[in-house]
Amino acid sequence: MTDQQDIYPSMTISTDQSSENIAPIKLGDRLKEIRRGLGLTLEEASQKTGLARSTLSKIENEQISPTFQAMQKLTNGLDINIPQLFAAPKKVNTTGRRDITRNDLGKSHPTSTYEHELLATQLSNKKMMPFKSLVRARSFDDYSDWIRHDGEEFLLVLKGEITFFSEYYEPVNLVEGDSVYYDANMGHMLASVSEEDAQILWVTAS
Amino acid sequence: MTDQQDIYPSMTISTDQSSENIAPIKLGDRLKEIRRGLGLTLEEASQKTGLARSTLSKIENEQISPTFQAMQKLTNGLDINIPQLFAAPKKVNTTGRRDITRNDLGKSHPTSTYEHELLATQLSNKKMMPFKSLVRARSFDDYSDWIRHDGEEFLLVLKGEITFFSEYYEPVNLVEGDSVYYDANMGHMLASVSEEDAQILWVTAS
DNA sequence: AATTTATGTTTCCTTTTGGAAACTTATTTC
DNA sequence: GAAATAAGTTTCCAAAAGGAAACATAAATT
Repeated sequence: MTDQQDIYPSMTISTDQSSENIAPIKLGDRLKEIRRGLGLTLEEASQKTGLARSTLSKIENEQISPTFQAMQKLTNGLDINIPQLFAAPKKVNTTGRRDITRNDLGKSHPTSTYEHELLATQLSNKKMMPFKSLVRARSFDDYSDWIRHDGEEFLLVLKGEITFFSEYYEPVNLVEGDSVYYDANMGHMLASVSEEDAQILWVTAS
Repeated sequence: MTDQQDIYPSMTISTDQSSENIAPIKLGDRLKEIRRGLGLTLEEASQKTGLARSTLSKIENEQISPTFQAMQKLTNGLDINIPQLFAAPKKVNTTGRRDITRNDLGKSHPTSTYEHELLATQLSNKKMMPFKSLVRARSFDDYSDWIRHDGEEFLLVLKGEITFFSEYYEPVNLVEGDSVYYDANMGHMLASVSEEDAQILWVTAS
């Protein structure tokens, strides 16, 4: 680790009640809901989608698991988009979630070049993933190739100095307080150019 | 302002070329892409998902149309969400966007309690909104009421000490390096409790 | 280069889906 | 309330999906 030390006892208050991912997505119910919402009978839905009345019935009653093909007919015919179909029933989250991570007490993932510290580990299904990372001095990334992934990334230098490389642009030096926001599917890479380890904060969203 | 000063000429390179396309979802290609991206072989993916190697191969080569059940195994096993699977054909974004904001050169929005500095002002249609804010000493927010809005928020204390108030939880003191992640539709509020101004970084996403 | 090992594809067969029609249950209409 | 009609379910079978193992191809190893 680097410097600043304000270690408190680990503390993590969190309330996660999104009953999420493991949630077996009641596709049938959801579909019925949508069809009904559109005021359609099975027969009408059948005509719009090209799927047999019986098939629709079976899907709604969870008797069969529709193929991707069938689902495309569904979404096209009823003019709904897929995320909508799979979207959780829109719970209104009455009591909000919160997760505090004390300095240096996140979940650590060291590599030869970095020491990533994942913050806010207690909440799942987050829109953002915050990290605090130490970039080892004079390191030049594992340098296999550009890092490239979905989503967008925001990066702020907390301490030290780094060089930020990215496709299509010239490398740029960033010092304490500087920040970058970029599309993460654009190849990117970091290096600590100074003699000391750099510390950065970064947040990804996809 | 507070302290740290490393002012460079303002610099902002950016290229925005988001072209929302409505394309015919090549599920197979998309899946292969994802699997490869995770560095998995068919065998490994098979173990993770519980689907036979042969089945995966056929799906990737568009020889069969997976059932919803199969797709759930896929998304659970590979830890991807469904919209992601169906996400548009992954245009390879040849020129990605990037926006650098030098220390203290963001767009400033002062209020009686805060001094907000919006970072990454050059990109529109961002998933995240990053801010750096100065919280004035002993200020107690404009205190009209809870702040409450859509989305999620991540906050990290850069300097000083603040108290973070939120509905359903006890107030908590945060010092340099501490961070919170919370649902922003849960009422929340900040105060700088120490004698000096505090500086925080926060990022919102909705 | 030949052998071994790993990765991906195809075949063959069982299980499941999807559709037509028969059937049951609700809703109108007379 | 009975008859007629509409809406939804179940049956039956053809067609398609899913899995085990054989097969083919690519990557390592010797």
